[in-house]
Amino acid sequence: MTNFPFQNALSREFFARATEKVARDLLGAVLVRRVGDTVLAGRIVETEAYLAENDAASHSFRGRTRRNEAMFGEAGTLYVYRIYGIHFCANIVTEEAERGAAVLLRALEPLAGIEWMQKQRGTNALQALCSGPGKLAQALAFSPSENGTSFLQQDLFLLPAETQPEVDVSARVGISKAVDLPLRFFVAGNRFVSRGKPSGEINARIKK
DNA sequence: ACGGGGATCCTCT
DNA sequence: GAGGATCCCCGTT
Repeated sequence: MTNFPFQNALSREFFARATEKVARDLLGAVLVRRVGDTVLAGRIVETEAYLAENDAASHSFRGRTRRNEAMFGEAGTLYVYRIYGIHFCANIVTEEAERGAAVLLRALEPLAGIEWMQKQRGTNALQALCSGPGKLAQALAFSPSENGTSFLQQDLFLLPAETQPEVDVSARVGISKAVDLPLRFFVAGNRFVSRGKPSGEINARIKK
């Protein structure tokens, strides 16, 4: 089992940048979470940016409410919300506090704590563990009780990408507004990326 | 492979 | 009272 040293963790400055950049740079980073004695880890392969301005699909678009409160916190804050009455989704807050911007974590390649994730998910199929935001939240047991906590602590942090993967861009999935913004980022050709269908037509590959 | 529908509930209008 | 930043199952190609 690999070691996941907290002293190498991404710091607040990493998250306190333009949301699109954070979303893109998070690809390849390793999410580490400790639940009791169990270490869970996965490599981020898919993200979406939700902006502070001019983004009608963002929860912050109509201002601060009780639900989206955490989205206006410090960079590196965990924002969890319930979706479709059934699932939860986990985000990392970006930019300066009070801005209302975040990156939705959409898919991971499982690296550690796989048996624990399998139990959480009720399936053994590696590809089905974290290949979508609801699945990811269930596999890692993200729930509203963690809403507002931080990705800058020993029980929950990120390790930088060892190499920058080739990145594809598309419209975001499952939205009905701002469908033409190219704000979904994923590792080209990676099999742990979700099967979600982008809500708009835009598609591109980022040049190195 | 792809597509439609059901599950289920909290927040905001 | 409507409508989601979704998932899974079952149907049809």
